Amino acid sequence: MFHLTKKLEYSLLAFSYMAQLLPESRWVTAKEISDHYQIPYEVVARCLQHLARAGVLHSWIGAQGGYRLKAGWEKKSLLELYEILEGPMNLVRCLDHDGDCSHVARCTLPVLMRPLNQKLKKFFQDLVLRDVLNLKEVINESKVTTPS
Amino acid sequence: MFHLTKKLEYSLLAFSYMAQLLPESRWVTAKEISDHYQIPYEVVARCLQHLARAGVLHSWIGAQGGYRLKAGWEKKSLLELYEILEGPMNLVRCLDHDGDCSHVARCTLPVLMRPLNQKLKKFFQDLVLRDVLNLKEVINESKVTTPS
DNA sequence: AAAAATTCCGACAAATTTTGTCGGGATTTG
DNA sequence: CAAATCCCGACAAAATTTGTCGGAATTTTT
Ligand code: FES
Ligand code: FES
Repeated sequence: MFHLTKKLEYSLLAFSYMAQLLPESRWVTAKEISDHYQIPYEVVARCLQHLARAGVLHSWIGAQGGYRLKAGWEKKSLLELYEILEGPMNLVRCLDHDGDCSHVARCTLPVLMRPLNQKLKKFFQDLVLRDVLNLKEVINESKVTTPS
Repeated sequence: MFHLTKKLEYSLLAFSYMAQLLPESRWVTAKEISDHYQIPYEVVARCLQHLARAGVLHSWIGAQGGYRLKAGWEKKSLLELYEILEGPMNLVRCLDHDGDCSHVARCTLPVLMRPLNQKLKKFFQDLVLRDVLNLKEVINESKVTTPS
């Protein structure tokens, strides 16, 4: 129940990797990350795609393309990453949009869990990448240009 | 990744149920709880057994036997319940005793996650049943006696 | 003493979720 | 045009969670 999913693990590694070579400010491919950490290409690739679509990364299609961190990335919280990669964070499904919780009989959990769920989300909202990745200061990434 | 497991859900319901009829101070059977919430008997029964073994509940074998809350139960934290039912709470497996994490290649997650994991545990340690179940005050359960 | 009610326990089966793979399409570079 | 790369969804495999079963032990009731 509390293990990070691979999506989150791989994404964090990707952020860590890109943050380390930040001054370089170049486009990093999914392949490069997958090779470096020996993790499955397709999986990490999809994570990066989602993160790009959600606006946390820049992406550039084509040869010499890849991904790079987008300004403000270091202030993104684990809650945001989680919801990008996994959907809404909820302790019980009935708090979800589609409350498909089965044992509705006399279940008091939704009402009991709502405040708790709020606290949990707050907890992860306060954990931002800068702190999680333990970065001293974030070098300002240069303006995004075309690869060549 | 953040959905409560059924074990936790059923256990919380069981606590909730037993707390509600606290002044009665009688032995509650697994069957009674399973019937009341329409949840699978064997599953909730096993949870109660674990909780009893861990010292959160009293149990009494035999006809008219069952379970009852043990003094101090309301101060038990979600962390304690989690670890009784599911084992150690860890964001990544390598923080576990048997660090069987596969992608050890250059994975920086264990070192990054250790402080975070501590915070998470603290978070759940501070959530005790009294608060989670939203109890005003806990009626002192009477001394445990034999069923008859 | 036998029967009934109940906790206790582990092995297994089924269901669900997570993780990984594949086949292709679109865009850019050279 | 070919190569590199992002993009996307459908599917397969693996892992985990959830539920079921068959019993054994203990106590109460008849
Ligand atoms: S947890 Fe959703 S109805 Fe019980
Ligand atoms: S998370 Fe354990 S080695 Fe990467």
